[in-house]
Amino acid sequence: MRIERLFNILLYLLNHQKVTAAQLSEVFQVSKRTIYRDIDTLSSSGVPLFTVLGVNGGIQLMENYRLNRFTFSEAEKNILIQSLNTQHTLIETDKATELVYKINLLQEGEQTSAFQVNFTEATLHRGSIERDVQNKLSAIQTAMSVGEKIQINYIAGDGTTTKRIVQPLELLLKDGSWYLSAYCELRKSQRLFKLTRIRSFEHLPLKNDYLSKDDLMVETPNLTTIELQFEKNQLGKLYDYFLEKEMSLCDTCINVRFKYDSRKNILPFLLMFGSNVKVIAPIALKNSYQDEVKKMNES
DNA sequence: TGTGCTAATCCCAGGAGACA
DNA sequence: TGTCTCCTGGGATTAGCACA
Repeated sequence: MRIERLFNILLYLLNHQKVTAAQLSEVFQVSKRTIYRDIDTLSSSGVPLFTVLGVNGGIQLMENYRLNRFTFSEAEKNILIQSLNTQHTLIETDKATELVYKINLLQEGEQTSAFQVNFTEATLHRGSIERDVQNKLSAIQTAMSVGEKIQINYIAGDGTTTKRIVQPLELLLKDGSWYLSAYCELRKSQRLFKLTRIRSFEHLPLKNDYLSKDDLMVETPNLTTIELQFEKNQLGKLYDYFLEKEMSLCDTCINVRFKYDSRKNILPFLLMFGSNVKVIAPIALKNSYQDEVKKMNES
């Protein structure tokens, strides 16, 4: 009870320039004598309090203590609000909404900074699918916050369904889709799971076998040099994916040379360009790309 | 300089909870 | 059940400051 009052007196002092002992005794429903004892306790605990005698006197905190420890500058508040708004736009959470509300209350005077970064259709999903994804995001965040594992039914790209127990590590918004980076007990390694392909999941009871990030093996990418040739009219689109130094322009085409993790399937990316791309190297990729195109023609 | 206001301090006492 | 500790409150007094 007393500890709680001490803390509340400190908060009260932080929110008021100067208060009298009588005022504090009225607010906290204790005698002035008790308030003086509390002030003495706070002071001996290192809180820089000082009192002013006489008319207009009272108890107040050192200004530096107020500014350095317990307040944010307007610029810092704006950064916090922008960050929270960003998270709230991408992943709807009640907590983020509540925090934005509270920090807005802290802003002095009229708010001048409108939210300057907007996420309109951040993913490629249809609205109804996006709502389903938001529910999964929220459930996974809950699991991560309490250190729970989850059991998922996952449909791989080739259509095979597997039941897996995973330890969620991180949520990623990548190429217009949400992914869960998690340690998979079935594969005994870290894997990426696309949220739209997680068809069902359930929380598992807490155990003591939760691995820290440091305990997990980070897989090193197996980089291969890939050479592609694009039609010149694809230049604008190419800036979405490649660095200027990776592209070289000739009279009729654009050559692109870049490093890519060979364990990842690049064919869907290449097919996005239709007939406007040719695979130059490596030969294995060139052959698989041609096989894929042949299959599409046959179907 | 006197008055009023407020902080600060001292002394005493009572209530509640822990403990032997 | 008695003792101890902690917390609290009340009253009296002192001291500093502002103001008429």
